[in-house]
Amino acid sequence: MRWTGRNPSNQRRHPRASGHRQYTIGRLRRYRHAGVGLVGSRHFRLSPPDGDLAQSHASIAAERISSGVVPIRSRAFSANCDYIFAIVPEHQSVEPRRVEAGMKAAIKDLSQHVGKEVTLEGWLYNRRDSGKIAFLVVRDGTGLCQCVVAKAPETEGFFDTARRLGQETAIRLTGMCRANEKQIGGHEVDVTALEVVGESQDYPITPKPHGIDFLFKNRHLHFRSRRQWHILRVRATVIDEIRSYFNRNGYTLIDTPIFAPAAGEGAQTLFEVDYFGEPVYMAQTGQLYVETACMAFGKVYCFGPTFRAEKSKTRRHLTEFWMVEPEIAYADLDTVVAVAEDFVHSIAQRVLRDHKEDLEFLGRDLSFLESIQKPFARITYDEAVDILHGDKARELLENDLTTKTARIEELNKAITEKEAESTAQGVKQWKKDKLIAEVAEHRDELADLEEEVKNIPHHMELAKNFKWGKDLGGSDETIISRLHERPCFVTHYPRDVKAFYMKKNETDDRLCNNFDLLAPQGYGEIIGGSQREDSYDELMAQINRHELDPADYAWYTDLRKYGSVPHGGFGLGVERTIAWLCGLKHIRETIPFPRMMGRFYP
RNA sequence: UCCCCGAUAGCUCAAUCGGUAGAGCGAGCGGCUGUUAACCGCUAGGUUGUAGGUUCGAGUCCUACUCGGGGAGCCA
Repeated sequence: MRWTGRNPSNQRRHPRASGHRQYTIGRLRRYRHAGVGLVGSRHFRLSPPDGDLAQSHASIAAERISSGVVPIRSRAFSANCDYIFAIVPEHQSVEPRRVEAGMKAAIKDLSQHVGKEVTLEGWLYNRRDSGKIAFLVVRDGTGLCQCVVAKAPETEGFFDTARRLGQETAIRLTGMCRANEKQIGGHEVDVTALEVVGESQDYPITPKPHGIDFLFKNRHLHFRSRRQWHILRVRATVIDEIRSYFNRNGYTLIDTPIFAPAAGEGAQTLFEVDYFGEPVYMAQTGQLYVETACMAFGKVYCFGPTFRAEKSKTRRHLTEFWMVEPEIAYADLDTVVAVAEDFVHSIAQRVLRDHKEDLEFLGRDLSFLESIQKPFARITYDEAVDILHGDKARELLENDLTTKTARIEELNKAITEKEAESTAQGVKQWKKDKLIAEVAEHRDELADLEEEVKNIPHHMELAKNFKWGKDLGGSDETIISRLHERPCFVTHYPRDVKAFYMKKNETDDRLCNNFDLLAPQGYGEIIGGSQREDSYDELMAQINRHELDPADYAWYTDLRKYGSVPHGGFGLGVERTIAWLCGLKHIRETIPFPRMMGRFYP
């Protein structure tokens, strides 16, 4: 049986008859016809097929290849430049040492295993190899660890496999754990046994830059990446703190329906669903329902996804997002504001306590988060209007214009210089890559800045011409929040721009007892809340004024007939809160599978 | 609903005035025993979003559409 190499020169490098070694056939889907395969790292073609044995081997190879059984373990021997190639059934092949000796360890716990043998189960995050040493960066869901496979007698069974593993291959490995400050996670494992649990080829998300469209089309894989992993860990903690805050403070969880018969506040932004021939709506809020429950349990909260059909394509919007809504009986506006303040403070403290490393990875300034202390700022709507009309708002925007324009010039200069440098002769490739990456970053920043600078005059106009009685717009909120170091409550908005259920102010009936909480640094509104109208007559008047059908709200107005009490609550947007705490530019990174206008895959 | 920007190799992007579509990464092959988005050499990879138009000639100009990004309004 005679096998010839694809390239004659390769033949000479093939092992001699004196020794034999194990090879793995890989990349088989590209070689689905008989007699062609990849042995070790070389292509081989049967030429010509001679003898029954060869035929049989070739057909076994073809069958294995076409049935996609990978990897096929095989042995090759050489004799006088003829290659005798034998397919060894997989169960008879020389297996690497079984991975079972070491103690199973999570990467985050490796500090407890220094000097001991451990077994890691995870996925290959990245690989670098030299001729006789391979570095496998392994990800196990708890952290990253570089594992070293050196070419040595004890690694002979899997060294070649190790240095060819595709990104995200599922692997189980055993080795000695060492402390190594230089490495990611502070540890390193010298591999003595390695097992491929699940193959991975052509993983789409490489360790190079990708566009957001591509990444979110691959969202199901995307959150294996470090940045997303860090963010979603913070999300899990934020959600845990939300639940435990209310649970430890005497609130009862009440789940509210997602199919709702009528609008909470207005029908224009709801998703309509065909419910056995009747139109129902995806819940925009659970508030009206938790109001009923707070009359039964005193302090309650609901927590779940909520849906808005707003046709907004901005970095602050999702069509499906999570909101927590506490509701408290025997509470006025001040009480509710105090709860919101304590609640947000406790979320921030918890994240700061448990996620320093995640926040540092995300580049979040910890001192900023440490400064989120009580009391938060409190202003009224009237004061907000004065701020918008005042010198401070104007100066803020003028300063923005100056500093941002300066930064744009700086970036343009840097881009020109770096482009020139990267195309100059004699520049090393890695240096070029670095420069090109920096230029791309500058361009992103530049595009953002140009958009912002373009909008500044418009925002100045909006602020200057802001009329009492309007709701605060996005840019107005940004101005107010940026003029405060801490989160800022804005209370007592004009009733006419707010929802029908908000409590009329006792001393000025143009106002209602409501509040928004604006996160600093321009992150905008993360909470909206209010004291609720508890007077039956007043509520009915509001329902009529908003041209709502009283029949739809009969169950809700009943509350004001049977033992009505002052009460109130608020809704906190989970994703906006996470974006703020993590310092993210876009809300879509804060949820595992974002739903946005025009995007619902995967 | 309105305004601005974009769509070129699997990915990120080039392509001068309208004149033969390129690079890096990824993939495949070879080399390299301490790499850190490793590196070095070679190979393959294209209906330039779709449809039409102008032109001797269109990635480039024009029209419409589709999809994506950002913003306004609206909102958490």
